Amino acid sequence: MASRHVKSARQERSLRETLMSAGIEPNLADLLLDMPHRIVTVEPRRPFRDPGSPRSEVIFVRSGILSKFKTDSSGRRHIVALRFPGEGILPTEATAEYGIQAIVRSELMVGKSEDFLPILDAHPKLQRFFWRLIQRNESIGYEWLVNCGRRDSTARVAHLLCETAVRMNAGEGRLTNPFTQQQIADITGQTSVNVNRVLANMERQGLIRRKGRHIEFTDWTEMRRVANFQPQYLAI
Amino acid sequence: MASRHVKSARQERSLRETLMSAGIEPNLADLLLDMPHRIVTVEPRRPFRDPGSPRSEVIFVRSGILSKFKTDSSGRRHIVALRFPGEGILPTEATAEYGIQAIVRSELMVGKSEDFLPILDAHPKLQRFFWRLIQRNESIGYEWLVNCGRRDSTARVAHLLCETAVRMNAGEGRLTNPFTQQQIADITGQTSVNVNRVLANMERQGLIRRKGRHIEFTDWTEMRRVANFQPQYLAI
DNA sequence: CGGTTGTTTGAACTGATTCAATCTGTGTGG
DNA sequence: CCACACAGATTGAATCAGTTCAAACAACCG
Repeated sequence: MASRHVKSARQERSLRETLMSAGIEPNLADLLLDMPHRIVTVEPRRPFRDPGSPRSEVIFVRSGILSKFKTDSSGRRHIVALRFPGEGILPTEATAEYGIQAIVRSELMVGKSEDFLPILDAHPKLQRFFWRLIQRNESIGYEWLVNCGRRDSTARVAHLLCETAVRMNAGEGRLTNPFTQQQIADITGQTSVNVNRVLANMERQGLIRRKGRHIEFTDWTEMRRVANFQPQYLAI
Repeated sequence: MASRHVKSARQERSLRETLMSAGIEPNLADLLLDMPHRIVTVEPRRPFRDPGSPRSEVIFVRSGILSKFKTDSSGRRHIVALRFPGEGILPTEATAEYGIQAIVRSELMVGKSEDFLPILDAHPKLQRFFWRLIQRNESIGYEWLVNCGRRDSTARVAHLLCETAVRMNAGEGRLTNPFTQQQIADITGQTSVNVNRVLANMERQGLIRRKGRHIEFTDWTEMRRVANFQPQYLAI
Protein backbone atom coordinates (compact mmCIF):
# COMPACT_ATOMS: atom_id res chain seq x y z
CA MET A 1 0.00 0.00 0.00
CA ALA A 2 2.30 2.76 -1.25
CA SER A 3 1.43 6.22 0.06
CA ARG A 4 2.87 9.35 -1.51
CA HIS A 5 2.53 13.09 -1.02
CA VAL A 6 2.73 14.11 -4.63
CA LYS A 7 1.60 17.27 -6.36
CA SER A 8 2.78 16.65 -9.90
CA ALA A 9 0.89 18.80 -12.36
CA ARG A 10 0.05 15.85 -14.53
CA GLN A 11 -1.63 13.90 -11.73
CA GLU A 12 -3.60 16.88 -10.44
CA ARG A 13 -4.91 17.66 -13.87
CA SER A 14 -5.93 14.09 -14.36
CA LEU A 15 -7.90 14.02 -11.11
CA ARG A 16 -9.48 17.33 -12.02
CA GLU A 17 -10.67 15.91 -15.29
CA THR A 18 -11.99 12.80 -13.61
CA LEU A 19 -14.00 14.93 -11.20
CA MET A 20 -15.32 17.10 -13.99
CA SER A 21 -16.38 14.10 -16.00
CA ALA A 22 -18.42 13.19 -12.91
CA GLY A 23 -20.37 16.40 -13.50
CA ILE A 24 -18.71 18.93 -11.21
CA GLU A 25 -18.09 22.51 -12.34
CA PRO A 26 -14.45 23.50 -12.96
CA ASN A 27 -14.19 26.08 -10.18
CA LEU A 28 -15.79 23.72 -7.68
CA ALA A 29 -13.43 20.95 -8.68
CA ASP A 30 -10.53 23.30 -7.97
CA LEU A 31 -11.91 23.97 -4.51
CA LEU A 32 -11.67 20.27 -3.75
CA LEU A 33 -8.24 19.89 -5.30
CA ASP A 34 -6.83 22.76 -3.24
CA MET A 35 -7.91 20.97 -0.10
CA PRO A 36 -4.96 19.40 1.75
CA HIS A 37 -4.80 15.75 0.76
CA ARG A 38 -2.60 12.88 -0.17
CA ILE A 39 -2.62 10.47 -3.07
CA VAL A 40 -2.70 6.82 -2.09
CA THR A 41 -2.31 3.73 -4.22
CA VAL A 42 -4.27 0.68 -3.06
CA GLU A 43 -3.68 -2.90 -4.14
CA PRO A 44 -6.72 -5.02 -4.97
CA ARG A 45 -8.14 -7.45 -2.42
CA ARG A 46 -5.86 -6.20 0.35
CA PRO A 47 -7.30 -4.71 3.54
CA PHE A 48 -7.56 -0.94 3.20
CA ARG A 49 -10.21 0.16 5.69
CA ASP A 50 -11.75 -2.37 8.06
CA PRO A 51 -15.42 -2.44 9.06
CA GLY A 52 -16.08 -0.58 12.29
CA SER A 53 -13.19 1.84 11.98
CA PRO A 54 -13.63 5.63 12.16
CA ARG A 55 -14.16 7.39 8.83
CA SER A 56 -13.25 11.02 9.27
CA GLU A 57 -11.93 11.28 5.76
CA VAL A 58 -13.12 12.03 2.25
CA ILE A 59 -11.99 9.71 -0.49
CA PHE A 60 -12.13 10.32 -4.22
CA VAL A 61 -11.27 7.69 -6.75
CA ARG A 62 -8.75 8.90 -9.31
CA SER A 63 -8.34 5.59 -11.10
CA GLY A 64 -9.38 2.02 -10.45
CA ILE A 65 -12.47 0.84 -8.57
CA LEU A 66 -13.25 0.86 -4.86
CA SER A 67 -15.73 -1.38 -3.07
CA LYS A 68 -17.58 -1.07 0.22
CA PHE A 69 -18.18 -4.44 1.84
CA LYS A 70 -19.77 -6.02 4.88
CA THR A 71 -19.32 -9.49 6.34
CA ASP A 72 -22.06 -11.66 7.77
CA SER A 73 -21.87 -13.85 10.87
CA SER A 74 -20.37 -16.81 9.02
CA GLY A 75 -17.69 -14.63 7.49
CA ARG A 76 -19.17 -14.43 4.01
CA ARG A 77 -18.30 -11.16 2.37
CA HIS A 78 -20.86 -9.08 0.53
CA ILE A 79 -20.01 -6.01 -1.52
CA VAL A 80 -22.63 -3.30 -0.97
CA ALA A 81 -21.37 -0.50 -3.22
CA LEU A 82 -18.80 0.39 -5.86
CA ARG A 83 -17.01 3.66 -6.53
CA PHE A 84 -15.67 4.40 -9.99
CA PRO A 85 -13.27 7.21 -10.95
CA GLY A 86 -14.71 10.62 -10.11
CA GLU A 87 -16.91 9.13 -7.42
CA GLY A 88 -16.01 9.12 -3.75
CA ILE A 89 -16.76 8.13 -0.19
CA LEU A 90 -17.91 10.85 2.17
CA PRO A 91 -16.99 11.08 5.84
CA THR A 92 -19.33 9.88 8.58
CA GLU A 93 -19.52 11.13 12.14
CA ALA A 94 -19.60 7.70 13.70
CA THR A 95 -17.56 4.67 12.73
CA ALA A 96 -18.62 3.08 9.47
CA GLU A 97 -20.04 -0.42 9.53
CA TYR A 98 -18.57 -1.26 6.16
CA GLY A 99 -14.99 -1.89 5.11
CA ILE A 100 -13.28 -0.60 2.00
CA GLN A 101 -11.24 -2.58 -0.50
CA ALA A 102 -10.04 -2.00 -4.01
CA ILE A 103 -11.41 -4.15 -6.82
CA VAL A 104 -8.38 -3.42 -8.99
CA ARG A 105 -5.27 -1.37 -8.21
CA SER A 106 -6.61 2.12 -7.53
CA GLU A 107 -5.31 5.61 -6.96
CA LEU A 108 -7.20 7.62 -4.39
CA MET A 109 -7.28 11.17 -3.15
CA VAL A 110 -7.69 11.12 0.60
CA GLY A 111 -8.55 14.29 2.52
CA LYS A 112 -9.53 15.03 6.10
CA SER A 113 -13.11 15.53 7.15
CA GLU A 114 -12.24 18.76 8.98
CA ASP A 115 -10.78 20.22 5.79
CA PHE A 116 -13.66 19.03 3.64
CA LEU A 117 -16.76 19.97 5.64
CA PRO A 118 -15.99 23.72 5.91
CA ILE A 119 -15.59 23.92 2.15
CA LEU A 120 -18.93 22.19 1.82
CA ASP A 121 -20.61 24.60 4.25
CA ALA A 122 -19.24 27.60 2.38
CA HIS A 123 -20.42 26.53 -1.05
CA PRO A 124 -24.08 25.61 -1.47
CA LYS A 125 -23.39 24.68 -5.08
CA LEU A 126 -20.97 22.05 -3.91
CA GLN A 127 -23.55 20.90 -1.39
CA ARG A 128 -26.02 20.43 -4.18
CA PHE A 129 -23.50 18.53 -6.26
CA PHE A 130 -22.89 16.03 -3.50
CA TRP A 131 -26.61 15.88 -2.75
CA ARG A 132 -27.12 14.67 -6.30
CA LEU A 133 -24.24 12.20 -6.07
CA ILE A 134 -25.73 10.76 -2.90
CA GLN A 135 -29.11 10.37 -4.57
CA ARG A 136 -27.49 8.60 -7.48
CA ASN A 137 -25.82 6.19 -5.09
CA GLU A 138 -29.11 5.65 -3.31
CA SER A 139 -30.73 4.90 -6.63
CA ILE A 140 -28.02 2.38 -7.51
CA GLY A 141 -28.42 0.79 -4.10
CA TYR A 142 -32.13 0.28 -4.69
CA GLU A 143 -31.42 -1.32 -8.04
CA TRP A 144 -28.93 -3.67 -6.38
CA LEU A 145 -31.57 -4.66 -3.84
CA VAL A 146 -33.95 -5.60 -6.62
CA ASN A 147 -31.10 -7.42 -8.28
CA CYS A 148 -30.32 -9.57 -5.26
CA GLY A 149 -33.90 -9.99 -4.16
CA ARG A 150 -35.85 -10.59 -7.31
CA ARG A 151 -33.69 -11.61 -10.27
CA ASP A 152 -32.28 -15.04 -11.04
CA SER A 153 -28.59 -15.63 -11.02
CA THR A 154 -28.08 -15.07 -14.76
CA ALA A 155 -29.93 -11.76 -14.70
CA ARG A 156 -27.98 -10.67 -11.65
CA VAL A 157 -24.62 -11.19 -13.30
CA ALA A 158 -25.81 -9.72 -16.59
CA HIS A 159 -27.14 -6.67 -14.77
CA LEU A 160 -23.87 -6.07 -12.99
CA LEU A 161 -21.97 -6.29 -16.26
CA CYS A 162 -24.34 -3.85 -17.97
CA GLU A 163 -24.15 -1.39 -15.10
CA THR A 164 -20.38 -1.65 -15.00
CA ALA A 165 -20.08 -1.06 -18.73
CA VAL A 166 -22.13 2.12 -18.41
CA ARG A 167 -20.40 3.39 -15.27
CA MET A 168 -16.98 2.80 -16.83
CA ASN A 169 -18.08 4.54 -20.04
CA ALA A 170 -16.87 1.43 -21.77
CA GLY A 171 -18.91 2.06 -24.89
CA GLU A 172 -21.79 -0.19 -25.83
CA GLY A 173 -20.93 -3.81 -26.37
CA ARG A 174 -17.45 -3.61 -24.96
CA LEU A 175 -16.10 -4.09 -21.47
CA THR A 176 -12.80 -5.02 -19.92
CA ASN A 177 -14.24 -6.92 -17.02
CA PRO A 178 -12.55 -5.62 -13.86
CA PHE A 179 -13.95 -8.30 -11.54
CA THR A 180 -12.81 -11.74 -10.50
CA GLN A 181 -15.61 -14.28 -10.42
CA GLN A 182 -15.40 -14.24 -6.64
CA GLN A 183 -16.03 -10.48 -6.65
CA ILE A 184 -19.02 -10.88 -8.97
CA ALA A 185 -20.29 -13.48 -6.54
CA ASP A 186 -19.76 -11.10 -3.60
CA ILE A 187 -21.75 -8.40 -5.36
CA THR A 188 -24.59 -10.55 -6.64
CA GLY A 189 -24.93 -12.73 -3.55
CA GLN A 190 -23.85 -16.06 -4.99
CA THR A 191 -20.90 -18.43 -4.95
CA SER A 192 -18.02 -18.09 -7.36
CA VAL A 193 -18.78 -21.59 -8.61
CA ASN A 194 -22.20 -20.54 -9.78
CA VAL A 195 -20.94 -17.31 -11.30
CA ASN A 196 -18.57 -19.41 -13.34
CA ARG A 197 -21.40 -21.55 -14.64
CA VAL A 198 -23.51 -18.49 -15.39
CA LEU A 199 -20.74 -16.86 -17.40
CA ALA A 200 -20.13 -20.10 -19.29
CA ASN A 201 -23.83 -20.29 -20.09
CA MET A 202 -23.94 -16.73 -21.33
CA GLU A 203 -21.03 -17.45 -23.62
CA ARG A 204 -22.65 -20.67 -24.83
CA GLN A 205 -25.83 -18.73 -25.62
CA GLY A 206 -23.83 -16.22 -27.63
CA LEU A 207 -24.53 -13.32 -25.29
CA ILE A 208 -20.89 -12.56 -24.63
CA ARG A 209 -17.46 -13.58 -25.85
CA ARG A 210 -14.64 -13.98 -23.36
CA LYS A 211 -10.89 -13.90 -23.69
CA GLY A 212 -9.30 -13.87 -20.24
CA ARG A 213 -10.56 -10.80 -18.46
CA HIS A 214 -11.92 -9.19 -21.58
CA ILE A 215 -15.66 -9.50 -22.12
CA GLU A 216 -17.33 -8.50 -25.34
CA PHE A 217 -21.09 -8.11 -25.49
CA THR A 218 -21.98 -9.72 -28.78
CA ASP A 219 -25.63 -8.82 -28.37
CA TRP A 220 -26.04 -5.70 -26.24
CA THR A 221 -29.80 -5.47 -26.78
CA GLU A 222 -30.35 -9.07 -25.77
CA MET A 223 -27.95 -8.61 -22.87
CA ARG A 224 -30.01 -5.69 -21.59
CA ARG A 225 -33.18 -7.73 -21.95
CA VAL A 226 -31.75 -10.68 -20.03
CA ALA A 227 -30.47 -8.34 -17.33
CA ASN A 228 -33.69 -6.33 -17.24
CA PHE A 229 -31.30 -3.38 -17.36
CA GLN A 230 -32.99 0.02 -17.63
CA PRO A 231 -30.23 2.57 -17.21
CA GLN A 232 -32.45 5.51 -16.21
CA TYR A 233 -31.56 4.88 -12.59
CA LEU A 234 -27.96 5.86 -13.39
CA ALA A 235 -28.94 9.11 -15.10
CA ILE A 236 -29.70 11.11 -11.96
CA MET B 1 -56.94 8.41 -0.35
CA ALA B 2 -58.41 11.17 1.78
CA SER B 3 -56.53 14.45 1.60
CA ARG B 4 -57.13 17.24 4.08
CA HIS B 5 -55.74 20.69 4.67
CA VAL B 6 -55.77 20.65 8.43
CA LYS B 7 -53.92 22.78 10.94
CA SER B 8 -55.34 21.55 14.19
CA ALA B 9 -53.03 22.29 17.09
CA ARG B 10 -53.14 18.71 18.28
CA GLN B 11 -51.97 17.26 15.02
CA GLU B 12 -49.20 19.81 14.53
CA ARG B 13 -47.84 19.19 17.96
CA SER B 14 -47.86 15.49 17.41
CA LEU B 15 -45.84 15.81 14.20
CA ARG B 16 -43.43 18.14 15.96
CA GLU B 17 -42.85 15.55 18.63
CA THR B 18 -42.37 12.82 16.08
CA LEU B 19 -39.75 14.89 14.30
CA MET B 20 -37.99 15.70 17.53
CA SER B 21 -37.89 12.08 18.56
CA ALA B 22 -36.08 11.55 15.24
CA GLY B 23 -33.34 13.76 16.63
CA ILE B 24 -34.10 17.20 15.26
CA GLU B 25 -33.74 20.33 17.41
CA PRO B 26 -36.98 22.09 18.44
CA ASN B 27 -36.39 25.31 16.52
CA LEU B 28 -35.40 23.41 13.39
CA ALA B 29 -38.49 21.28 13.65
CA ASP B 30 -40.58 24.45 13.77
CA LEU B 31 -38.90 25.69 10.60
CA LEU B 32 -40.15 22.58 8.83
CA LEU B 33 -43.61 22.76 10.34
CA ASP B 34 -44.03 26.39 9.26
CA MET B 35 -43.39 25.34 5.69
CA PRO B 36 -46.60 25.29 3.60
CA HIS B 37 -47.81 21.71 3.50
CA ARG B 38 -50.80 19.45 3.65
CA ILE B 39 -51.57 16.39 5.72
CA VAL B 40 -52.49 13.32 3.71
CA THR B 41 -53.84 10.00 4.87
CA VAL B 42 -52.77 7.00 2.80
CA GLU B 43 -54.40 3.60 2.82
CA PRO B 44 -52.13 0.53 2.86
CA ARG B 45 -51.34 -1.32 -0.39
CA ARG B 46 -53.05 1.27 -2.53
CA PRO B 47 -51.11 3.12 -5.23
CA PHE B 48 -49.83 6.40 -3.81
CA ARG B 49 -46.86 7.37 -5.99
CA ASP B 50 -46.01 5.32 -9.06
CA PRO B 51 -42.47 4.49 -10.20
CA GLY B 52 -41.16 6.93 -12.77
CA SER B 53 -43.25 9.88 -11.65
CA PRO B 54 -41.74 13.28 -10.74
CA ARG B 55 -40.89 13.77 -7.05
CA SER B 56 -40.72 17.48 -6.39
CA GLU B 57 -42.06 17.07 -2.87
CA VAL B 58 -40.86 16.39 0.64
CA ILE B 59 -42.71 13.80 2.62
CA PHE B 60 -42.55 13.23 6.36
CA VAL B 61 -44.24 10.33 8.06
CA ARG B 62 -46.40 11.39 10.97
CA SER B 63 -47.81 7.99 11.73
CA GLY B 64 -47.79 4.60 10.04
CA ILE B 65 -45.11 3.20 7.76
CA LEU B 66 -44.21 4.07 4.17
CA SER B 67 -42.39 1.83 1.70
CA LYS B 68 -40.40 2.55 -1.44
CA PHE B 69 -40.71 -0.23 -3.99
CA LYS B 70 -39.51 -1.23 -7.44
CA THR B 71 -40.86 -3.85 -9.80
CA ASP B 72 -38.78 -6.21 -11.92
CA SER B 73 -39.44 -7.25 -15.50
CA SER B 74 -41.80 -10.07 -14.55
CA GLY B 75 -43.82 -7.78 -12.34
CA ARG B 76 -42.51 -8.99 -9.02
CA ARG B 77 -42.49 -6.23 -6.46
CA HIS B 78 -39.52 -5.59 -4.21
CA ILE B 79 -39.54 -3.15 -1.31
CA VAL B 80 -36.24 -1.27 -1.16
CA ALA B 81 -36.75 1.00 1.85
CA LEU B 82 -39.07 1.77 4.76
CA ARG B 83 -39.88 5.07 6.43
CA PHE B 84 -41.10 5.12 10.01
CA PRO B 85 -42.64 8.09 11.84
CA GLY B 86 -40.26 11.06 11.96
CA GLU B 87 -38.47 9.83 8.86
CA GLY B 88 -39.15 11.15 5.38
CA ILE B 89 -38.58 11.08 1.67
CA LEU B 90 -36.60 13.93 0.16
CA PRO B 91 -37.27 15.46 -3.26
CA THR B 92 -35.25 14.51 -6.32
CA GLU B 93 -34.55 16.63 -9.37
CA ALA B 94 -35.36 13.91 -11.86
CA THR B 95 -38.24 11.45 -11.73
CA ALA B 96 -37.81 8.74 -9.11
CA GLU B 97 -37.44 5.16 -10.25
CA TYR B 98 -39.24 3.84 -7.21
CA GLY B 99 -42.89 3.97 -6.24
CA ILE B 100 -44.30 4.72 -2.80
CA GLN B 101 -46.93 2.78 -0.92
CA ALA B 102 -48.04 2.62 2.68
CA ILE B 103 -47.48 -0.55 4.69
CA VAL B 104 -50.26 0.35 7.10
CA ARG B 105 -52.60 3.34 7.10
CA SER B 106 -50.32 6.35 7.38
CA GLU B 107 -50.55 10.07 7.91
CA LEU B 108 -48.05 12.11 5.95
CA MET B 109 -46.93 15.70 5.81
CA VAL B 110 -46.38 16.62 2.19
CA GLY B 111 -44.57 19.82 1.21
CA LYS B 112 -43.29 21.25 -2.02
CA SER B 113 -39.67 21.02 -3.05
CA GLU B 114 -39.51 24.76 -3.81
CA ASP B 115 -40.62 25.56 -0.29
CA PHE B 116 -38.30 23.03 1.30
CA LEU B 117 -34.97 23.60 -0.48
CA PRO B 118 -34.64 27.33 0.39
CA ILE B 119 -35.12 26.52 4.06
CA LEU B 120 -32.44 23.90 3.73
CA ASP B 121 -30.03 26.33 2.03
CA ALA B 122 -30.58 28.91 4.74
CA HIS B 123 -29.90 26.59 7.66
CA PRO B 124 -26.65 24.62 7.64
CA LYS B 125 -27.74 22.91 10.83
CA LEU B 126 -30.76 21.53 9.07
CA GLN B 127 -28.50 20.46 6.21
CA ARG B 128 -26.40 18.52 8.64
CA PHE B 129 -29.44 16.92 10.22
CA PHE B 130 -30.61 15.59 6.84
CA TRP B 131 -27.08 14.62 5.94
CA ARG B 132 -27.07 12.35 8.96
CA LEU B 133 -30.51 10.97 8.14
CA ILE B 134 -29.36 10.14 4.64
CA GLN B 135 -26.31 8.35 5.97
CA ARG B 136 -28.49 6.34 8.30
CA ASN B 137 -30.68 5.31 5.40
CA GLU B 138 -27.60 4.40 3.40
CA SER B 139 -26.41 2.29 6.29
CA ILE B 140 -29.75 0.50 6.51
CA GLY B 141 -29.67 -0.07 2.75
CA TYR B 142 -26.29 -1.75 3.03
CA GLU B 143 -27.57 -4.00 5.79
CA TRP B 144 -30.54 -4.95 3.63
CA LEU B 145 -28.20 -5.86 0.80
CA VAL B 146 -26.29 -8.21 3.07
CA ASN B 147 -29.61 -9.55 4.27
CA CYS B 148 -30.83 -10.41 0.76
CA GLY B 149 -27.46 -11.49 -0.56
CA ARG B 150 -25.93 -13.53 2.19
CA ARG B 151 -28.42 -14.70 4.79
CA ASP B 152 -30.78 -17.65 4.61
CA SER B 153 -34.49 -17.15 4.60
CA THR B 154 -34.96 -17.57 8.35
CA ALA B 155 -32.23 -15.07 9.17
CA ARG B 156 -33.67 -12.61 6.64
CA VAL B 157 -37.10 -12.63 8.24
CA ALA B 158 -35.67 -12.58 11.75
CA HIS B 159 -33.45 -9.64 10.85
CA LEU B 160 -36.35 -7.65 9.45
CA LEU B 161 -38.36 -8.26 12.60
CA CYS B 162 -35.46 -7.21 14.83
CA GLU B 163 -34.83 -4.06 12.82
CA THR B 164 -38.50 -3.20 12.82
CA ALA B 165 -38.79 -3.67 16.57
CA VAL B 166 -35.90 -1.25 17.09
CA ARG B 167 -37.07 1.30 14.55
CA MET B 168 -40.56 1.31 16.02
CA ASN B 169 -39.15 1.65 19.56
CA ALA B 170 -41.26 -1.36 20.36
CA GLY B 171 -39.27 -2.26 23.44
CA GLU B 172 -37.17 -5.42 23.55
CA GLY B 173 -39.01 -8.64 23.01
CA ARG B 174 -42.24 -7.07 21.88
CA LEU B 175 -43.55 -6.09 18.46
CA THR B 176 -46.90 -5.54 16.88
CA ASN B 177 -45.97 -6.85 13.49
CA PRO B 178 -47.10 -4.26 10.94
CA PHE B 179 -46.42 -6.42 7.86
CA THR B 180 -48.44 -8.94 5.92
CA GLN B 181 -46.48 -12.05 4.99
CA GLN B 182 -46.51 -10.84 1.40
CA GLN B 183 -44.83 -7.61 2.45
CA ILE B 184 -42.20 -9.48 4.43
CA ALA B 185 -41.61 -11.52 1.28
CA ASP B 186 -41.31 -8.35 -0.80
CA ILE B 187 -38.72 -6.95 1.58
CA THR B 188 -36.67 -10.09 2.04
CA GLY B 189 -36.84 -11.30 -1.55
CA GLN B 190 -38.88 -14.46 -1.10
CA THR B 191 -42.37 -15.78 -1.67
CA SER B 192 -45.13 -15.34 0.85
CA VAL B 193 -45.48 -19.11 0.99
CA ASN B 194 -41.96 -19.46 2.27
CA VAL B 195 -42.31 -16.59 4.72
CA ASN B 196 -45.27 -18.40 6.17
CA ARG B 197 -43.22 -21.56 6.68
CA VAL B 198 -40.36 -19.58 8.19
CA LEU B 199 -42.64 -17.88 10.71
CA ALA B 200 -44.24 -21.20 11.60
CA ASN B 201 -40.76 -22.67 12.13
CA MET B 202 -39.68 -19.81 14.34
CA GLU B 203 -42.76 -20.31 16.46
CA ARG B 204 -42.19 -24.07 16.61
CA GLN B 205 -38.61 -23.44 17.78
CA GLY B 206 -39.88 -21.17 20.52
CA LEU B 207 -38.27 -18.04 19.09
CA ILE B 208 -41.50 -16.12 18.86
CA ARG B 209 -45.11 -16.40 19.89
CA ARG B 210 -47.84 -15.23 17.52
CA LYS B 211 -51.39 -14.17 18.07
CA GLY B 212 -52.79 -12.66 14.89
CA ARG B 213 -50.61 -9.68 14.02
CA HIS B 214 -48.96 -9.53 17.39
CA ILE B 215 -45.52 -11.07 17.63
CA GLU B 216 -43.74 -11.58 20.89
CA PHE B 217 -40.03 -12.36 20.96
CA THR B 218 -39.81 -15.03 23.60
CA ASP B 219 -36.01 -15.14 23.29
CA TRP B 220 -34.67 -11.78 22.13
CA THR B 221 -31.02 -12.80 22.54
CA GLU B 222 -31.49 -15.95 20.52
CA MET B 223 -33.53 -14.00 17.99
CA ARG B 224 -30.69 -11.54 17.51
CA ARG B 225 -28.26 -14.41 17.12
CA VAL B 226 -30.38 -16.14 14.49
CA ALA B 227 -30.84 -12.86 12.64
CA ASN B 228 -27.18 -11.89 13.01
CA PHE B 229 -28.63 -8.57 14.09
CA GLN B 230 -26.07 -6.02 15.26
CA PRO B 231 -27.96 -2.79 15.74
CA GLN B 232 -24.95 -0.43 15.53
CA TYR B 233 -25.84 0.30 11.92
CA LEU B 234 -29.03 1.98 13.14
CA ALA B 235 -27.27 4.18 15.66
CA ILE B 236 -25.87 6.73 13.23
C1' DC C 1 -74.20 -12.92 4.77
C1' DG C 2 -70.91 -12.64 0.95
C1' DG C 3 -66.76 -10.76 -0.68
C1' DT C 4 -62.08 -9.73 -0.06
C1' DT C 5 -57.69 -10.19 1.79
C1' DG C 6 -54.43 -12.78 4.08
C1' DT C 7 -52.73 -17.31 5.98
C1' DT C 8 -51.74 -22.17 5.89
C1' DT C 9 -50.57 -26.70 3.95
C1' DG C 10 -48.98 -30.34 0.53
C1' DA C 11 -46.41 -32.23 -3.39
C1' DA C 12 -43.37 -31.77 -7.17
C1' DC C 13 -39.77 -29.40 -8.97
C1' DT C 14 -35.53 -26.63 -9.78
C1' DG C 15 -31.84 -23.51 -9.19
C1' DA C 16 -28.07 -22.81 -6.45
C1' DT C 17 -24.85 -24.50 -2.86
C1' DT C 18 -21.32 -27.40 -1.13
C1' DC C 19 -17.35 -30.01 -1.36
C1' DA C 20 -13.66 -31.64 -3.74
C1' DA C 21 -10.65 -32.13 -7.49
C1' DT C 22 -8.40 -30.39 -11.53
C1' DC C 23 -6.82 -27.09 -14.69
C1' DT C 24 -4.81 -22.54 -16.33
C1' DG C 25 -2.27 -18.36 -16.22
C1' DT C 26 1.01 -15.30 -14.18
C1' DG C 27 4.76 -13.86 -11.65
C1' DT C 28 9.14 -14.90 -9.00
C1' DG C 29 13.51 -16.50 -7.97
C1' DG C 30 17.19 -19.62 -9.06
C1' DC D 1 14.49 -20.47 -19.23
C1' DC D 2 12.68 -23.61 -16.04
C1' DA D 3 10.58 -24.84 -11.56
C1' DC D 4 7.62 -23.54 -8.32
C1' DA D 5 3.98 -21.13 -5.96
C1' DC D 6 -0.26 -18.97 -5.94
C1' DA D 7 -4.56 -17.08 -7.38
C1' DG D 8 -8.26 -17.74 -10.08
C1' DA D 9 -11.22 -20.57 -13.23
C1' DT D 10 -13.51 -24.85 -14.35
C1' DT D 11 -15.98 -29.16 -13.75
C1' DG D 12 -18.75 -33.03 -11.47
C1' DA D 13 -21.81 -35.21 -8.07
C1' DA D 14 -24.70 -34.96 -4.16
C1' DT D 15 -27.68 -32.24 -1.56
C1' DC D 16 -30.94 -28.86 -0.09
C1' DA D 17 -33.36 -24.47 0.33
C1' DG D 18 -36.78 -22.12 -1.73
C1' DT D 19 -40.22 -21.82 -5.62
C1' DT D 20 -44.38 -23.00 -7.96
C1' DC D 21 -48.93 -24.40 -8.31
C1' DA D 22 -53.09 -25.48 -6.33
C1' DA D 23 -56.35 -25.77 -2.86
C1' DA D 24 -58.34 -24.97 1.60
C1' DC D 25 -58.91 -22.22 5.57
C1' DA D 26 -59.44 -18.01 8.62
C1' DA D 27 -60.35 -13.28 9.65
C1' DC D 28 -62.35 -9.11 8.76
C1' DC D 29 -65.69 -5.72 7.14
C1' DG D 30 -69.52 -3.42 5.13
